[in-house]
Amino acid sequence: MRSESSCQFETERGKASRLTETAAAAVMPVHVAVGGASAGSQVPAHLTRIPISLVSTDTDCSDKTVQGKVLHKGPLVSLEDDGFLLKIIIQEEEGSQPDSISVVVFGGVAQRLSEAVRLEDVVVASGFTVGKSPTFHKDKLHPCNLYLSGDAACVYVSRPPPAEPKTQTANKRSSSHAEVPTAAKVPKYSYVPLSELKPENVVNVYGVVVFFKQPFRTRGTDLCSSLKITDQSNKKVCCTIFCSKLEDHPKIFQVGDIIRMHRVKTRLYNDSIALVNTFGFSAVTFDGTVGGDVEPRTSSRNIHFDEEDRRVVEELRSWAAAQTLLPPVPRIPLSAVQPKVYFDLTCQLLSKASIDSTCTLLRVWDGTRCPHPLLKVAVEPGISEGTYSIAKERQNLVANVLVYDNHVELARQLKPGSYLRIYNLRALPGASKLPGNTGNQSEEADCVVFHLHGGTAFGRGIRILPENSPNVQELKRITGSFTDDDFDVVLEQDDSAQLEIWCTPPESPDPVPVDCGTERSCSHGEAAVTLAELKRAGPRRVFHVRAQLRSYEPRRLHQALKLHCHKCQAMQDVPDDDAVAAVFSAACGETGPCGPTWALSGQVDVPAGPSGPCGRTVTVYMSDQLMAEGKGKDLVYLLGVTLEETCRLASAFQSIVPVRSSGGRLALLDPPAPFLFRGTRRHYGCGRCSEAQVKEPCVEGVEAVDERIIAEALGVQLLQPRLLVKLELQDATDTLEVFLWRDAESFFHVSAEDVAANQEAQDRIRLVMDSLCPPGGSMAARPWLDLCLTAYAAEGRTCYQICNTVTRPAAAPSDPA
DNA sequence: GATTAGGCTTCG
Repeated sequence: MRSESSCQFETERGKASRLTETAAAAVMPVHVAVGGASAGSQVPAHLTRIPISLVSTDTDCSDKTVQGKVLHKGPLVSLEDDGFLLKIIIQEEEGSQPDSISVVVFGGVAQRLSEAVRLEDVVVASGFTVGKSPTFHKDKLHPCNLYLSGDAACVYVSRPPPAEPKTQTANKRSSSHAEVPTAAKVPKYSYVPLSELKPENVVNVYGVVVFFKQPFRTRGTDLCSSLKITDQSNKKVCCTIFCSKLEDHPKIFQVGDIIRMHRVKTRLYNDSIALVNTFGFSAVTFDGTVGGDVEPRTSSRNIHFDEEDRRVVEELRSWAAAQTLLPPVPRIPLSAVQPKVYFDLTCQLLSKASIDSTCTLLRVWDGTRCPHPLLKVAVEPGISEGTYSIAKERQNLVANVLVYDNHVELARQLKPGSYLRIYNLRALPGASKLPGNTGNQSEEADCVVFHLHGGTAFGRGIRILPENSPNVQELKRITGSFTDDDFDVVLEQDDSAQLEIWCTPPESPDPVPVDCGTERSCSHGEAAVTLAELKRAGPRRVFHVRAQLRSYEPRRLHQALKLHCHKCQAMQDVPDDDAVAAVFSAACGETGPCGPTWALSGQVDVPAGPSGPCGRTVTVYMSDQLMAEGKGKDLVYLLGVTLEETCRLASAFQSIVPVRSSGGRLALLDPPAPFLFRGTRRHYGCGRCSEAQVKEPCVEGVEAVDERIIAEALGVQLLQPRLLVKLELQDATDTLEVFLWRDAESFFHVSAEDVAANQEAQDRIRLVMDSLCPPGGSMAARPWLDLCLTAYAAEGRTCYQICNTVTRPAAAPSDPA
């Protein structure tokens, strides 16, 4: 059965690996035939097939097979014992309910099947066992699962030949499937009238679209299509489709389109039946025009569509045409636009430009002339994609569409030249609200500009129309009547020579003087580049940019303070008080007898605090040498103190090293406790690089006993406080993530040590950030920043940090010094 | 086998 000729892999990769595949097939019980050979033809003759509907835990599985088309393929899961698991769902094409079942495959078969099988393949499984489906109560798929593991497990895979492009008529379908015995019988899909839907069923339905939203991004992982359909039963049903891929969503262009959906689940929501897609979901749509071609719109390569379907579509078309259920289609040309109306515009995209992160400008036309002057939105040539020149008297053919918020993501992907339908576009009169348009108000007062507001209400959105759609054909006919003299479209290139209608964008740095929040202090001769240019530039060390601050992290600015080890370059957060207090508490119990020979011990009273115990006495050690010099209080070692007590005693001594007793000797507290307290400042050691031991510091000839001398004496690698802020920059062309690190202190005019010790210094950082990025303020309110960026490689990618840049007095609070 | 949204205009 496993002949060379049955393994006809058609892809290049397949050809290259044919030998390996064939060799693998000899040991792995997964058999693949591509290009029309049926799975059944490979199966040994002694095996008999049973329908999926008859599979139960009582089934005698020996010498039995189950066959079905792959509706779903899960990920290959690695199991703890080095094995693999793969779950697929197969559907029997001509079966009665329940006709689908989950097949769970283990081991090497799972691994190989995962490589070999694709959606829509037909598989035959043998050597399985039957178990209860743990998810049947939820998915209603089948009460049982099939399990394949061990030597007996075997899967035969066959792949239908690639679908013919474009129309797949019933005739073509049956001929291409003729070799596959199981598919030669016409698959029967039954469609439930919308009035007969009952909750919690998986069904197939037909309907006329009466409302729809183009797929929009959800908060979850998918895009969501929302639609409402109706049929001759006059029942209206809401449908929600979740798919991660845009192409899997129904291709709905307008109200009145006909939709067919397979495998949608009925649910009760707000006392009405609603539909949601479920495993194996597919949708096909048709234009709703009576008498028009019945051309299925789908990205699925393999659909069932026959004369019966054609009849259903035509019946729905005629029925809908006789109803008044469809709202008047608000699709009007530019020539019919009135200010303030919402409408759908079918147009061609000529060029586009990103205005800021929440707004993209689309320049479009539909070949008709708007009766109102069309507002010219200012854009500099460098940021526009696709440009054109146009005779002055024809300028009223080009409409400026400002696309906001959630629609920007899709607008970014649009290519000039493509045909679009923009849904729920609004014509807005006047231009006074547009940023940067400082022109003659009276001249602009009569102007019209188009807004696609944020959100998806009323189906607001954009759809790319296929070239063969009737609306696009019509559009091409109109726009094609213009000669090059009238309208010279130059796509996908930038031509700054054709500048007469372009001017400066509101957020473009160059000609508009705006207050700048920072200045560079470097002597590089670099010219400023846009963020897009920076990203395109090859490896370079230094860039100068002009940008605004879009956002930053951490928002809680005290978290910008880090502890950095010079030796191992490790960086850590400043430990929080709870963690530190816990180490102190644990050390309080370790106060056994110990007496370093170089120190005198004594007792000290802890001053009363707001909450702590009053009048407690703790042991203190002082260096002989320091005492001899009259500097005994400059450095003390405190045994068995809490964090709170240490803080209270910090005003009595210059330096405090908290200690514990360990095996008759003094020892430092473990990280994350600071090893040293000096006034309000705490000093920490690197856990990795320190070899701490409690010793007497050598202070001969030393003027002041500071943290460095103490750290050195104790074998502690001192952690330095540093500031680290991540900023997201933005200009008209792009955004860029940069760090403030090396030069953060000069940028903020503050030292990290001060930030660690006092509130005033922390407030200064807050003030600077608030001036660069005012809370609640719009981008327009934010100052432009002149920045010097240096590029460096980290973790295999290029990172950027702000260097040689300081905030200007306008942005920074005045320096009291 | 989770979650998403659950129509219902607008900051610009």
